[in-house]
Amino acid sequence: MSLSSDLDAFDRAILAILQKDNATPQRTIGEKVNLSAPAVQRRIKRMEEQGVIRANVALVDPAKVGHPITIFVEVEVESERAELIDAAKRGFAQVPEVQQCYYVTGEADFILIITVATMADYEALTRRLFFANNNVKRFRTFVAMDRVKVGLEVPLA
Amino acid sequence: MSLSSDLDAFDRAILAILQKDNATPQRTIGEKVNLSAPAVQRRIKRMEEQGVIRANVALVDPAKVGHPITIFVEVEVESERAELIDAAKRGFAQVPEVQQCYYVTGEADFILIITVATMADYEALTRRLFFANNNVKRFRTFVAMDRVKVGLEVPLA
DNA sequence: GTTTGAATTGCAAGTTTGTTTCGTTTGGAG
DNA sequence: CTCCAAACGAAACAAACTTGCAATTCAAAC
Repeated sequence: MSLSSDLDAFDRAILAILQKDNATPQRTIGEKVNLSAPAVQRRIKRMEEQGVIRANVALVDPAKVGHPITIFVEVEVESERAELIDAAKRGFAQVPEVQQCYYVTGEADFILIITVATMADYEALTRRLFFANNNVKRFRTFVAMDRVKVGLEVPLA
Repeated sequence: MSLSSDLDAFDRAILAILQKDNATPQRTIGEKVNLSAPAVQRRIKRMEEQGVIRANVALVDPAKVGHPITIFVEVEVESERAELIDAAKRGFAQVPEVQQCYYVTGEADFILIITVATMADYEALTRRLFFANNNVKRFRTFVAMDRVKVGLEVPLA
């Protein structure tokens, strides 16, 4: 499971910084958390090995690269047989336009976040992903008018 | 608007790499896209200034830092007066547990993605954010059973 | 109270990476 | 054809990362 990742106050302080800007020099991090640069570096390495840090990435503004439209989709399936659910998960995850995909409880089964260039592209996607899929009973679309807050930061109180 | 960000094939190739791993050395990027390290560096810097690259961050596994629960909330408001909508946006964005917040069209007005340690924490949050807010008419909760695909990567075909 | 051992630290040396300089190339516009 | 601006690459340089090692801490066992 969470497999021996007991983080102390130093680790959390380091993570808090890296979640906002992972280009911060280790020396600077060290000054802020009262640790030497090597100590910081060893902790970062350990957290990467443990999977606490999943990845180091650049966040790109979708609008600036020709994907101005963000869409939410609630998907309801016909059958919840494990095999079919797994197939659906794999199918959704494969699609690059599907930025996020969650399997959820409640009145829907999946929630997708999709990024596209045009509504025509979205319409084409719905054909491929939903209409052509026998196990999709229904889906509801929400178009984002404002990306009020977007990130994957986890609070570290 | 998108303000003079015409990206060529080099820029896109660089972005594709940085979106997956921004710790990739510039020399390595240069080899992959057939450019020298300084050229890569200049392009990255320019894209950061243009806002194409919004941030450089570490992605943290929520479960490993004590936030194993991810929740979606569809929020419907009473009034869509601009002033009240703006207030709601600011209110939601301020909360650390609200990882993402979108203002959307359709049967809901806001969609939130929330990360918490326990359902009790979520319940406490609902009190603060929804029940204590006169402008919230109704909200629907979806608990994530599986984070099938999580990221903010934008396809760059 | 002392000893032991494991874990973590800081310092300093060594290596890799990022950055700047500068001369050259390229692609139009006059 | 020439000129100019923009972008490039090679090399020198600066900064950051990484590693080895001795010193420190702390808890458990003696």
